[in-house]
Amino acid sequence: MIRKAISPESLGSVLREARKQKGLNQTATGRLVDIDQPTVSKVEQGSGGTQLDTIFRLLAALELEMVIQPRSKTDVKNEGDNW
Amino acid sequence: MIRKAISPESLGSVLREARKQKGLNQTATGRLVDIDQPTVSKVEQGSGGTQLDTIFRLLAALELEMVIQPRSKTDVKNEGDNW
DNA sequence: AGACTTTATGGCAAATAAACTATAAATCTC
DNA sequence: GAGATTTATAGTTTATTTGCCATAAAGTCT
Repeated sequence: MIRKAISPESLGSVLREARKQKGLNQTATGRLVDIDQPTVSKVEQGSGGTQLDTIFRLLAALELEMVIQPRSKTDVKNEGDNW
Repeated sequence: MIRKAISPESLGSVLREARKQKGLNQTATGRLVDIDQPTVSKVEQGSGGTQLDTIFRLLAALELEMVIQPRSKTDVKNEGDNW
C-alpha cells in the first residue's frame, strides 16, 4: 500500500488502490462526490492537470486525508499494512 | 504548524507557513519550480482550481511531501513542532 | 465463446488555470 | 511617514480540465 505521493502518477496509484480496497468502481466513487467516471479514470492514471478540488473530492469519497510533511530522505519504504 | 490538509484552503495555509519558515517569498519560491508569483499567491489563498501539477511543484520547492492515509477521526490535533 | 461489468478514450461545449505584464494594496524598515 | 519589499488583483491570451454522451477496450464470470 503505497501512501507517499510524490507525483500525480503515484497519487493516482494510491487513489486507485484505496478505491479497490473499498470495493468501489470508478462510477460509484465519482457519484459520491459528483465526478464523472472518465475523470476518475484520468486522475488514477496520473494526470497532472487534474484540479486540486477534484483530488479533495476523491479523498473524501474514499475517506482518505492528505498530510503534508517535510521530505523524509531516509524513509523510503512504507511501513505498512495499516489500512 | 498545521500539516493536515483537508481542503484547498488548508493546504494553502500549510504551504504558506512552510514557505515562510524557509525564509522565501512567493517570487523566489515560484522561480525554483517555474511558477509565477500570482499563481503562488492564488494557491496559498486556497484556490481549488489549482492544478495538481502546480501543487507538486510547490511541494518540491518547499521540500515537502504528500502522504495519503485513512481519515483519522480521533487525531484532531497536530503533535507539533517537528519541522 | 458470449454476456456482463468496468475502465479507457473520444468529441463537443463551457469554464477556467497559468503565464505574462502591470499595478494596486499591504507589509516591513528606517 | 517615506521608501522599499512583498503580496494581491486584474486583463489578455493560450491551453486544458470537466461534464456530458457515446463507445471502444479490457477484464470477469459461467
